Amino acid sequence: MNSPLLSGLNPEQLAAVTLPEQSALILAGAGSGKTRVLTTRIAYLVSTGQASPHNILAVTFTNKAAKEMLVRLSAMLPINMRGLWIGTFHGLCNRMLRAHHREANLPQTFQILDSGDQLSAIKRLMKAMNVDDEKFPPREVQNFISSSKEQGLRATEVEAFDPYTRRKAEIFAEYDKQCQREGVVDFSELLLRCHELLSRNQPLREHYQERFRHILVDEFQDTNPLQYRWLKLLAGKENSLFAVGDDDQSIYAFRGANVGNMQELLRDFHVGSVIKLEQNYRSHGNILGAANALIQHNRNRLGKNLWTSENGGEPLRVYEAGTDVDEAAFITGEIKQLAREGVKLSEIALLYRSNAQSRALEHALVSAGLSYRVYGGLRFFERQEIKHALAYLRLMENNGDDNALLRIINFPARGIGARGIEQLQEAAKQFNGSLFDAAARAGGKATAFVGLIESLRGATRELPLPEIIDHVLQHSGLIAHYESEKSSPSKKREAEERLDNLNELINAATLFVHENEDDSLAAFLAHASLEAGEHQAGSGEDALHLMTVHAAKGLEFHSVFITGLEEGLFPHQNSINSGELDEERRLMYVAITRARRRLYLTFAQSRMLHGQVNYSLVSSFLRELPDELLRWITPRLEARAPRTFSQAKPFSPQIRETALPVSRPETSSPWRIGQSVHHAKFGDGVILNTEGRGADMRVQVNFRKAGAKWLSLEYAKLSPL
DNA sequence: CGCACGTGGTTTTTT
DNA sequence: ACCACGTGCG
Repeated sequence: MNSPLLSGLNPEQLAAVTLPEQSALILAGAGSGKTRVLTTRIAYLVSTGQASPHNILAVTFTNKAAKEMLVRLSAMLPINMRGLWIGTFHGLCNRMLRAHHREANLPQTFQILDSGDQLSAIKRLMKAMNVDDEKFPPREVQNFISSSKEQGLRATEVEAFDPYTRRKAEIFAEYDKQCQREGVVDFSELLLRCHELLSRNQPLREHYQERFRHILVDEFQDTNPLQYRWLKLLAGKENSLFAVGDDDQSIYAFRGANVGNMQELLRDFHVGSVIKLEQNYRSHGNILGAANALIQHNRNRLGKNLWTSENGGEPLRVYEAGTDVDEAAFITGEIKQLAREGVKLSEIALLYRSNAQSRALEHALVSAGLSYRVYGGLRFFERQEIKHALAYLRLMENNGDDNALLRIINFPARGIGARGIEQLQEAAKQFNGSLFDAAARAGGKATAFVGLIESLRGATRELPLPEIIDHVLQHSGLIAHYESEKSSPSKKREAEERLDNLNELINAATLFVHENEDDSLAAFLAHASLEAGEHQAGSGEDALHLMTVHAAKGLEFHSVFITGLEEGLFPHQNSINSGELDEERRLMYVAITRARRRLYLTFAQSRMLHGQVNYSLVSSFLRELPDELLRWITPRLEARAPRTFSQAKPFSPQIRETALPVSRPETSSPWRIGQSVHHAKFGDGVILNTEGRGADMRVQVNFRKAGAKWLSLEYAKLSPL
């Protein structure tokens, strides 16, 4: 076959795209054309007549990825893609559950709880059950419930051998009852419920098995056990599962993803051969060389080595800063230079391990007048005012949604306080009904609130979606509430922003109506729960990208700065403590492979963290990169703050300056905070703290391997580096 | 009922 | 340093 569809594919990509109808695992390295292979495979199946769009199910990790695939597909194929199911696991399960809500024992209007909703539902339940939230932190209970479900376990199936776990299982059971009563499902429930539906209902299962002869899965390394079981169920014995993934980019094990699914797939689906996509089209040889050298320190890899036809390239630039502030200053300087050389700001990314690190960077960028955009952080549909507006809509749609009612029954304030709410809860318990029903019978302010919801529902019954929302915003009192807050000088800005966001909600609804066939309120509410991200205003502007390494997966940039490369930060201390360095290293691997042309690696000797100055050693990951690929940019002496302690020098013991002016007398001793030291038994470390003087002096040292220790200078054999 | 102040807790994140 | 949450007061 010689179609333009297949031209330009390399032999491995071609093999993957044109595989006969059988299950397959495609091991696709970073930048190896993974998305292209997936979309071309679908286009190939359809255009050769092997399958109609109706026979295809494509699963992605994020909504964004699903959207992108759909866009690419419609560019490749002139035919209508209706009938093709593409989406995230959660989106697809939601779709099935809506279609078969009766069989799944759910109300047609069931609502989806996001993590925040879930947490408040758990808190509310625990209060009703009189559970001590000191002994059972709600967050931990939430985790317990979610991760149990993600393993495919119901409350009765959880292994609970100790009283503590047994109690959590009881809460779990009650929580599920509460959700059922209120007609809501949480994220993992979508998957579990859908899995149970398919496994219990044979005709339904066979219907979908006959339909989806081709199942394609992206980011397969990130699937959890329940998702894998769901895929297995749908695939049955006949269908082919085309899984694409990269074990080296598995960075979500911490929330239940199981890389082992890749091995299981090979066994369960009798996959004969794994196709490896190892040619990288993104980065030059030095960047790739560094990535390969790093990841080789990991055990238990499926084995894969990225290569590129473009050898060489410039070396990776390494910068050691005195402080996080210096680090940020260096970065802004380089960005300005890059911009002068014609690199667009939007082609530059600043990556960090944890969100807290963005602050120092942002500060420097603002002073430098560089526009930037922070990804992650608070999402549109998670903003307080949006959640409030949605709660009105949800309650109109489903009176049983106690979560929604509690959020808005007194917002804006209408004189229904904690006391009144308690009474409602008692009444509801009495006759085993919803808070809404209780409020309807209570009389007074509560009943007036019920009247408000009823009248909102009545007035908007025939309206198109954006007008429903507009009406609700106006008549719920939300708009008036924020308008009145504008008169308070301290809240003016905040209120204006919230009003803007509420307006943006109407825009989002308008967009939704244009993009979706099902433009009902119920569909929009599901969309709001399932697609919490993405919706960002002002994306047209040329701006830098700031994000965590996790958020950068799947993206690429001309230039990338990996910042905060310090032991304890990246790799993060928790992963060092728990011995989970491999996942952390994969994270670093993901970070490195985001860069096309230029890569900066920066770290600081001291950093302000949680209001305290921290001193750390350079990240061990930096030491794992081959020397010859790096170019150290030693900071100029005069540019450094007096409290800077070391002269940058790679790898070999660092030379300290003692001649720098110091402000306090005791810091002239070699045992100062921030000083790097060597100990015969514990190895290298940094002084965190000191105590006493002279012969009695004790110092606290943070050792790379052994962690923090107090040592007496009289006995410990410590030498400055 | 609503506001002011105090306390605790801060890896990563999508759905 | 900063934010979210909870308690106690006016």
